[in-house]
Amino acid sequence: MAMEPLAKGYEPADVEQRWLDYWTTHQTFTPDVDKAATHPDQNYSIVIPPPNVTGALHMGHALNITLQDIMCRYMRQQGKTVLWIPGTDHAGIATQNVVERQLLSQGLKREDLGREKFVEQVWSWKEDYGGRILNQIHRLGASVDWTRERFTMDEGLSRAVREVFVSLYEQGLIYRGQYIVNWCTRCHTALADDEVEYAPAQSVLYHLAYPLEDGSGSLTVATVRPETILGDTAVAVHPEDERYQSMIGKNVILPLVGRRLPVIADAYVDREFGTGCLKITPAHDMNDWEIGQKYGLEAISVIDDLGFMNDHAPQVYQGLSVAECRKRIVEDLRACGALQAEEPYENKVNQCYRCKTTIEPFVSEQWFVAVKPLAELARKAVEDGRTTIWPAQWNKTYFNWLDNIRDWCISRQLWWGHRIPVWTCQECQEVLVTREDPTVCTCGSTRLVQDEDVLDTWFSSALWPFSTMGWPEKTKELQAFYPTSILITGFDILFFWVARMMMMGLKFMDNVPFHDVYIHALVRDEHGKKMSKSTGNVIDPLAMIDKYGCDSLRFTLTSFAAMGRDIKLSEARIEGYRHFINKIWNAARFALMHVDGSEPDFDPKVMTGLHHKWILHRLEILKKEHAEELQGYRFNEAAQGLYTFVWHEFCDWYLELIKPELYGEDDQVKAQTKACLKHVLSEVMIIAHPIIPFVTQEIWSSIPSLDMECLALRPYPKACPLCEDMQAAIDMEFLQQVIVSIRNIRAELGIAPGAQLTVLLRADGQERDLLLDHAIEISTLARVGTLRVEPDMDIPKGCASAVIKGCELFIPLEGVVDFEAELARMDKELGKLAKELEVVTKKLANESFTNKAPAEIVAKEQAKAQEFSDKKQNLEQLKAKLLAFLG
RNA sequence: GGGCGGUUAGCUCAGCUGGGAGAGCAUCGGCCUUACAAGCCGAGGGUCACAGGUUCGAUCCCUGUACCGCCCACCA
Repeated sequence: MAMEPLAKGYEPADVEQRWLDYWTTHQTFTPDVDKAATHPDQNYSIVIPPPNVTGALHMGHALNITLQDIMCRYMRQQGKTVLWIPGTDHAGIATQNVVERQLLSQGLKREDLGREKFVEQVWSWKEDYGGRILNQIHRLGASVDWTRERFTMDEGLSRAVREVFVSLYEQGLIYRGQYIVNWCTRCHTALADDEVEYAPAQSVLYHLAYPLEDGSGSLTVATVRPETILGDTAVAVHPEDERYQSMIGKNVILPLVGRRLPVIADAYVDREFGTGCLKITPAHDMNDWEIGQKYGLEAISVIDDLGFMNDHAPQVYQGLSVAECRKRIVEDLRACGALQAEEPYENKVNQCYRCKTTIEPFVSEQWFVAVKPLAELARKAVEDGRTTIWPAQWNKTYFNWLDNIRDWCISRQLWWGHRIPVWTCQECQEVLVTREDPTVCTCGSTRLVQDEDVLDTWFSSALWPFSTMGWPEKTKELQAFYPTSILITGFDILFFWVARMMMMGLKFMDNVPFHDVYIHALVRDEHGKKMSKSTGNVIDPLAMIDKYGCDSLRFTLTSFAAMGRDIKLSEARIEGYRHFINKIWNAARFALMHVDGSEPDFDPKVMTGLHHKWILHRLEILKKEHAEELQGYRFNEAAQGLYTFVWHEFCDWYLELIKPELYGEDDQVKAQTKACLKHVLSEVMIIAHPIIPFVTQEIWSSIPSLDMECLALRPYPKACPLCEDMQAAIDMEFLQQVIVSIRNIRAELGIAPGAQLTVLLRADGQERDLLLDHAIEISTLARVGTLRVEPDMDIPKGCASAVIKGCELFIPLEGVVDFEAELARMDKELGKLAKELEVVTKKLANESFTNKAPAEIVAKEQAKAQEFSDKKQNLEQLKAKLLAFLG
């Protein structure tokens, strides 16, 4: 791209679009897989957590994508061949809902279309709108390989799903069974345990008396769901509960129905709760189901799949909704005297995580994965460190979940998804589970009917790390890039997704799906509340990009991405970091006003100026630390380190220090300065690029005579041992102290900003040389008119003064200022010194400290004590002189 | 009920293996100094929640308490 002078302010919109197009047309982020296959240890790979195809980009995605992009871009700089695969998830229920709503607006239901037409309709919806979220991810600058976009219902991925299902079935790890499942009466499907949410609810706890069959009294049970008594098949008490000993083994009569129910004893019953007496309804309660299994109780379903009372309920209740029935039953129980008490009661009600409809436990035929053996693999891999979870605090949660895992219900009564590859012969009832669709049964019949259900969406996403690379084929991609390097995701899908990928990866690839798992924070609003549409506190990442630029958003998210802590985000923060992006822009603009391509190549050996040595030294440290921080996923520290270097070292000091040279007459000095400036600017652009790719690339392409147009492909700067210079750091700090002291006196004493001061510096030896060498810089940065540096001098009467280690500083004040202010300033300084000296002296007086602490620490404290006490003495003398002068 | 995390400046938070409390924003004072007023220079502000313990030394490690948040769980 053509080099033009940089615009006055950074205008992100145009810049971003230009580079996004560039990366796309050049396929910058498409790796050479053939090359990669030859050296797998030089590769780096990530699979994107596939967003729902119905999704719209939110801040969680923005954070997630930004962090992944930082790692991918950084690893490219480290010379790795990087593959980052993008894609979307077909999101069974969510997508079906969207299309059903669309149909509904035309007055149609999916049943009106029939399955085949409906699924066609969903596909067509996906073609039209399914790319939206990927376009949004694209705008974030994600350096994914767009030539490898995947979708969980792609042909290839569907093949993987089929292979896994059949294989697990053949190994007896997938089975079909009657089971009580979480049933959403609205979505009309079973849900996995973790797809159920709990919401607090104001309920009523009803106490109901069940008379004993022998007339010897009654048992009182407590329930919030009186309509389910119609399905009761037992009453349970605690085996050691004295109150009910005599009743165990007897029968009670179910009110309104008249069924005989056995009184059983089981330790599951909590004696403290309610009456200590529990009605057992195996068909409509998870726990009751287990007790029912244990005691061989009948499970009588009285509620149907739509949430209405079915024909197992007494005639009068049939066809009523659960809510209506509850009302009727309560009335009837009250009428017959069985209702003994009602009390308000706060409990939790189970809801569908998609539509918030109350979940009905429902007995039906479902498909399950026996996950115990898989869970063990998944546990072990983290235990022995084949996969590392960052931060480690999630290990416990992960283990705990795997240890208590129950079989995974994978069938869903939906139309959109991977259809279960199971056929039943209508002739001989043979069940066929095959890799290719069967046309004929072993008995010769062709009357084969496929299972109506589809698989849980998470079944296919569990295969994502290898299905996206072409499994079950043995592809070059798998060879080069599996296991992936890291998975970056939010903790909300640790169970849904991460744990299941671990299981499937270990089972089918015989290797972990990723070496590292980085669990990042949740992005909340500025008050710490979850962002949600209904609360109206959502900050739209795309709106922020439009307003402040993508780099501002990315840098903000990165700055707050401290491990294991939620991010409270507000627009003001993004706006704030835009200032930083603009600062970089302007610094570059300044630099490029002088760097014109005529300067010599940078050579650390010929750099002589202290400020050059210093900034090069700081740059070395930045390079090293920045790399370490990214390797350790300490994104916030990486961002902060960059911020401090660019703003407070490069801009505040270095650029100011080189101005006299740049505006000066010495062409040779000027040339070296430009060379160094260009070098530092270039390396900083590279280092910053993974976090803020756009502004850095734009600046990069304006730097004259660089070796590569595309910054994203430029390697990370090599370490420059020659540039490390501790002495320069120490000397520079000294100079900074001198300058700051002068500025401080100016400000505190209210000296006119325009006034050109006279400053006397008393220093000797090294310090004196240093000061003399940099007289111009000091004068410029502190606005000094006359600067004198001498080993000894008569201290003028009536001056402001400061004591720095190695130097005393005097500013004659005659006619300039009131001396009260100066005295106050000195007192403040003396107070500070006294306090610090006291702390150190006390420490050194403590024998156990001097004896036990490491010698190095003690020496440090001694040096401090010396320094403080010297300074204090010095300053006290100066104060005395000033007082004497004032009379 | 179990588990996890948090409590540091007015606000939002850093502080990685224990050794003189930091940043950004906000506040106050002064500056249009030719890269940047989206800026520059300077200043004020903290019993590091509380109580114990370990240590020469604790914001940091251990125990307990309080409050806040999250996750998991079968109290009808």
